[in-house]
Amino acid sequence: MHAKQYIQDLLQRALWQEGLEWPEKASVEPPREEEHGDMASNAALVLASSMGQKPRDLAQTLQEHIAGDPYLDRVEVAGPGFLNFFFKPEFWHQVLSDVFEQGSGFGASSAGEGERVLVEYVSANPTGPLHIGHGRGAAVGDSLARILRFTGHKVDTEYYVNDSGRQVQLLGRSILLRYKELCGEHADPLPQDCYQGEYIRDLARELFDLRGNELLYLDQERAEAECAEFGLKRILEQIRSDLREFGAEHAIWFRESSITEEGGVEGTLESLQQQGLVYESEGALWFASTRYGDDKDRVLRKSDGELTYFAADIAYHADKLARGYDRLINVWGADHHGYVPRMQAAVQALGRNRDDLQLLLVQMVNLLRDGEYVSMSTRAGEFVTLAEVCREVGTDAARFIFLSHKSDSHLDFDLDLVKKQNMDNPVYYVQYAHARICSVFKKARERGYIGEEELPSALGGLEAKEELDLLKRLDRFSEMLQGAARTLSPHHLSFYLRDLAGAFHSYYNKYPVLIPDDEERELCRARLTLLSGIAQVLRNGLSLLGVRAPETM
RNA sequence: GCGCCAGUAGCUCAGUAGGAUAGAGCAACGGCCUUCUAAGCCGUAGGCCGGAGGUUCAAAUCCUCCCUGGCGCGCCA
Repeated sequence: MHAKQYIQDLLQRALWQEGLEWPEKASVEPPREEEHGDMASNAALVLASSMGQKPRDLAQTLQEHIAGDPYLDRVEVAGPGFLNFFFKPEFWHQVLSDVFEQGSGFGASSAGEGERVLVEYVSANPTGPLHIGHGRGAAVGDSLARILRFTGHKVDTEYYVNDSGRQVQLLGRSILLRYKELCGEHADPLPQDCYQGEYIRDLARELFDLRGNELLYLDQERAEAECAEFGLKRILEQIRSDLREFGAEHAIWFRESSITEEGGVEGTLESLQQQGLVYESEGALWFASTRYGDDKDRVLRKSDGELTYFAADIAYHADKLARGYDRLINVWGADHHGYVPRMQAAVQALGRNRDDLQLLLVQMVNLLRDGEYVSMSTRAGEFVTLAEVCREVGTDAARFIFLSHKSDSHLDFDLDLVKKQNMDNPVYYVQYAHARICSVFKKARERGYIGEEELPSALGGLEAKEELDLLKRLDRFSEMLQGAARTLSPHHLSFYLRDLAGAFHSYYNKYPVLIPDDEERELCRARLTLLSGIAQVLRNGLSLLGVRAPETM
């Protein structure tokens, strides 16, 4: 059992003996200061004020109930009324048994209670290649999905493909114009609302190689449509392969057209209408989103008869909910934050709680090269693609950087920094820790300190402060993941791994593991056991970030 | 004008169920490789947690106001 749970149970029993309930606001946490023990609780502080008692007196009463626990070295009342718990080393040793029993499942939990969650992420318009900003969304969405799965949620991942509407039409028009250039027609500069990127020329060239100039003989609308279809297909293929390369694979690719073409939007509008949430004004159809806290009502159908993007989005989310998910998580670029209230209003209008849709907003990424910001705009065709960045710095490094920042703060992605192989670039630091351990094991087997296939199992002898500290870190792994899942914050995992790697590197430099002296064989095997446990947790953690754990570097 | 996010060491950032003396990396300075990977380790220095009030045993964390930066506020997608 993990330390925190153990103490919580202990305290709860002590409270019952006093006829008290565990207070909502009480906590059990590893304190910052070493002198405050392995775990500390403020339970007495929280309870005393409402009981008219002195916190320290109550703490002392609880302390007396707990005294004599076999795994505890001692319990102290401290400061204004904290209870500080000190474990015996044997308690920490059992963490390693758990690691070996559970292996790649160590750290997993059932905290999510099987909740069905759909994580939608990236969902970039298929009108151009993924750029670096999408990479951040991909890393966050993918890692979050993995963490949620690991913490007992039932997770699907989805990419919403905006394959209809005006932007696709513009894609077709852009390609067609470039295509006509290739056919020798006079080339005006592309209209401003067209996609200007070089990739449009590539698509036009490819189309020309396939079809010759036969598109010239189609009427404009038909030709644009064929260009759009072709471009969409190619770009989507590219997006899929970029994401696969990046280690983020969506289970479901949901096409907007599957809703718009099957009348899904109409159906959803009707159901809103039946609830009296829809009205006509100025020739347009409106959704009364202000009823659910939005700033103003939103148009569903414009006065020209066209449905808005928002209308399709409501239908899309209705579809998601109808598929049986308990909770929807959308990973969005923060520039869409203005869209959040109306979307949550929609979810409420669909008969669900506001929080059944959570929006994880990922702030923008500024790309830095040679100390200068690189400006980016999809439409103007100025951007650095995700694929280029991955080729330049490697997917492991890119993912780790993205996942080392909380998503609601801006991120300066410094290409020169990420290419460095030192602590500027923490991914190597963590990977290096894993490779080092693997290397020690290789040597240990060569020297016969341990059998070729044998997993170490010795647990005694690990009593140095640093050793116990490492064990405590392993003990916290599972709880940390639950926190990351609860707050939708994969970056907590990155920081945990960096700290764990740091503690290991430090230990490694101070204590020899492969001790030649035969009389120290047991200690050597105990330390190998510890290292093996650390390596397992590094592997488990890195795998949740979608980063490799190499055996050599 | 309104709204969202951010403001913590020189730089990049952690710190979200309010906890005890605010952390890490980089950069700076000084040390550690004939022994397990120096992509590493040890040490020194570095702070009015944007500002001002408030809530309480306790605030970087919660509330109010203000300052600065980014983003967003369409019958666009």
